[in-house]
Amino acid sequence: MVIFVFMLSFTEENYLKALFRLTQENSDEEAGTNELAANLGVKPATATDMLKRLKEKKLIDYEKYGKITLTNTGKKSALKIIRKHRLWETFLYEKLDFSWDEVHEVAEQLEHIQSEKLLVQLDKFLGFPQFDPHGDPIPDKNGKMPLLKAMLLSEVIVNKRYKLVGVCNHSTAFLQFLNKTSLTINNSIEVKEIQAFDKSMTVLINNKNQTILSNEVTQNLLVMLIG
Amino acid sequence: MVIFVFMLSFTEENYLKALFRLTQENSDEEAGTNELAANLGVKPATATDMLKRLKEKKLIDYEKYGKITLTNTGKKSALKIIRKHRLWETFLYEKLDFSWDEVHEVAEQLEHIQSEKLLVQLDKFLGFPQFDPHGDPIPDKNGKMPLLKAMLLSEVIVNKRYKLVGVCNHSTAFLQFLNKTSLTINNSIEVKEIQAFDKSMTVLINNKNQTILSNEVTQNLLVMLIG
DNA sequence: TATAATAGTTAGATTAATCTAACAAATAAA
DNA sequence: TTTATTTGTTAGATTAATCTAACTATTATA
Ligand SMILES: [Mn+2]
Ligand SMILES: [Mn+2]
Ligand SMILES: [Mn+2]
Ligand SMILES: [Mn+2]
Repeated sequence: MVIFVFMLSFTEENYLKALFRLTQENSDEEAGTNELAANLGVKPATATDMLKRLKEKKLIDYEKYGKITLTNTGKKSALKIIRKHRLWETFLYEKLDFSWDEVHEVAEQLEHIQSEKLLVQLDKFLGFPQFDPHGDPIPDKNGKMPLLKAMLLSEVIVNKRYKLVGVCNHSTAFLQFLNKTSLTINNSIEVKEIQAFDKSMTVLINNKNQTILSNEVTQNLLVMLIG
Repeated sequence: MVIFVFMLSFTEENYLKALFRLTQENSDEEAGTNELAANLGVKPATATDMLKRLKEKKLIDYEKYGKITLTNTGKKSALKIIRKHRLWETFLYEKLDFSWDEVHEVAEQLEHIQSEKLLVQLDKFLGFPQFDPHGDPIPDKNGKMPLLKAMLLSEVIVNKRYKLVGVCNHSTAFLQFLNKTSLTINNSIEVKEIQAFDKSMTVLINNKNQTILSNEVTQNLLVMLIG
């Protein structure tokens, strides 16, 4: 007879994941009920109910009308789900020829599969990847995130070569635009010119395609110097 | 805006799968409420409720107090779930070094992932397999099952070489026993002697290991002549 | 500080999936 | 053909996850 000491529902996992993201973003490590609800596409009343359950399970610290923080257990659980999500995205991208704008939706489902062995073996099968197809860090089995020392394309200087290592915006529209522009991960980018008035950049991609990128775009691209 | 014409819940899918198995076994293509409930580990009352919903969705034909049959739509849905289940089992076995007694539990979860592209690409990645790690046929995209012309080991004659192509019993205990005996798929089996009184067989496995198998065991092994 | 705006909670209802207990229909046995 | 057994349904309750509408607490602003 197997005893499920700590079995989270699909929904609980999604709340934890959202809370992890929000508490990271807010940097004060706190999140509010309304932003949580908005993030998950539910009404605040619904979120309040769930917060009570997550508190009961000691996954969050939270008092009525107060801010929400994750406990250590909560953080660990969230990181595990993120780990699974990003490993699955990597699998779909590397092994099943998905494009980087297609992987997220399916990974949202796959991240909830419960199997320790699956997680371990998938990681091994993929060669212990450190970053997913969007350049996001994959937490290791202990929840530790690898550090990517990259900068925004919008911050770099002219006439050096960089490679694209990540994106800040994960929307399908943005990713598909990048596909069309040959701006996919690991491709090289050389900044030829920067317009002073709108910060748009003339760039050479992979030594082949020259194009102009708006600041809106360059602010969402993470690059590293080549050399 | 995506319109979900026909979205089945996790639970509905499991009922369909169970109904498919039962209606196949019963060969009169019919199933009863109680056996369905027993099969799914729920109470008959629960099954009755679900039957009403499946009928509403035109997945089954069923009248109060009558027998249950799957409609064509119902059969197609069931076959698709079985296809996914067996492809995932094959993936776990072939790519992630799961043993054949470990794959089923995880495939029970993976079979519910919704993604046409995932299904197509997984099939391609695995090389369009026709049989899963237990020797069970994998329905193709149209729901057609490949035919395996095999016989039971209990029915074969002495001094010919066979290979193991499938098992009739999928229990963990049985599969783990076979592992220990080197009786895994595609291994060769030569019948050296058959005891008349209990039909037990002395067999040589892979030209290496000689052992005795009870009729209980040989009745659950599917083999094909090598030659 | 009084008031308006924002943020969060509670109460009450709904839906899917499950249960138990009681009942009804169909089938088998005497 | 009664009666007993098996099979299946109904009614009423429960739990998780959601909603709307109404309420309360906190924070900002005039
Ligand atoms: Mn993602
Ligand atoms: Mn990602
Ligand atoms: Mn299976
Ligand atoms: Mn199988």
